[in-house]
Amino acid sequence: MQTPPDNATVSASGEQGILEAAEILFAEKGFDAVSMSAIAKLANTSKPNIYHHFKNKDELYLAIIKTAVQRASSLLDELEGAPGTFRQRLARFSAGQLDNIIAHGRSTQLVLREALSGNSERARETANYMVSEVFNRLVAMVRHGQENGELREDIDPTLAAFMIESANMFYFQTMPIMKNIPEINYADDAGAFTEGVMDIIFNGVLQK
Amino acid sequence: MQTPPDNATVSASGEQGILEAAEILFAEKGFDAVSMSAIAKLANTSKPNIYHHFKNKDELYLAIIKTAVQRASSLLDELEGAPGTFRQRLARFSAGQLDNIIAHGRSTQLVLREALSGNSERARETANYMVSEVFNRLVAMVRHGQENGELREDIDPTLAAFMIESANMFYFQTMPIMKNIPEINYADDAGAFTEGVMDIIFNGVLQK
DNA sequence: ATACTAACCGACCGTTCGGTCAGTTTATGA
DNA sequence: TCATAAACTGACCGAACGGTCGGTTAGTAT
Repeated sequence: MQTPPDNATVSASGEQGILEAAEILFAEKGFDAVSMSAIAKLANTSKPNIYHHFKNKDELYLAIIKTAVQRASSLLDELEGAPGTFRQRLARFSAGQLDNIIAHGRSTQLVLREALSGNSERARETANYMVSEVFNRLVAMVRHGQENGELREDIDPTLAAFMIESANMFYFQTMPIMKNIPEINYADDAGAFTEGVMDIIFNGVLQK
Repeated sequence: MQTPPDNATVSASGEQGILEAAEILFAEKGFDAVSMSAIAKLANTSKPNIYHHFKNKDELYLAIIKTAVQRASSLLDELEGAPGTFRQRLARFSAGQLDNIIAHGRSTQLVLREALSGNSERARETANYMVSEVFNRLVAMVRHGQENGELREDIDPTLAAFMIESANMFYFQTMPIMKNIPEINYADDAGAFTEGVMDIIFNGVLQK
């Protein structure tokens, strides 16, 4: 893998620099396609020094995943406590989560790839935890709206929550593809996307 | 990677056996984590014989992706020509596509991973083509319903199509995770899932 | 200055990687 | 039956892998 380092660079030094470099490379190419030498090079250090800070490649990978999950988790706490009507809160939670995963695109891609990879016991549990946590909070919000009588009684709250999360996650995953489809005009505007999604979720597409 | 072969076995022999084995392993572990020796072992042949049939590892990988995309593409043709009302046809297209990607889970995972990987020029264009094709057909159907006056004029047809495809794709991606969440009772029932999704897409979740 | 430790490195290890070579077996068709 | 080509193989190649070795530097407390 003699691919040129990247457009990205590492600012910090020491252990933090290693973590940064590893996050960049793992997110970009995946676990197996990244060598410890490549990480050392991008971090401006030596391979043995990485092993001074981390037991092995798996542990370095796990450290990055855990950091990403924790950050996402604490940001969800903030979002959930917001005020407003039920509909506003649900829409803002969805929009905030989407902004968050886009802003931290590298770690999101890392966690998502691990959660959805279908194999490797490496860090799947940790990654699954994040996906499930977003999902559970969405379900709770939808269920709450249902109890308040704002939502139809005959819909499955987990299904509505699933549709919101799937829209957000698939939006994030397909952003590079969407930008090549000219008729899509929300590829660069996550706010407009969420607004449209919530409109359809709330009101449906049928003519009244 | 001395992981035991798998529960899967290869039935065919010769070139077809190599393709089968490679598809199994690539889908399970991804390109970089699969060695040519492992493929040879699972295909009950030798490594040089793989190179007799395929120029190199990349070409073998590309051959599998192309086969998968072609099969999916021809199945979409069938689905699109179905009769019925607009709503029936849209629901059946969505359900059929979901059944299809679940039935061919291995190749779907392969194509999806390639399309969403965010790197590697290996086969991304081919994989993107499949994602875009499903999307374009959905957009055309939604737009048709809009022209017939069955759908609201103020919704973006690409957005409705995106939500349907995202629900299907994310359903496929998260099936293993969903089975661990007890409150989800459509994890094993793609038909019920599609029905619920289309209900929400058409009618929304709000109390009338 | 001394002693101790964390941070760091060049050189190297055994193993496996993608890929090749020189040759053998198997099927085909005249 | 015999030539020809396709299918197939064991042994091997240089390169790169994850990881370790012995040793050096830099900071810090006494």
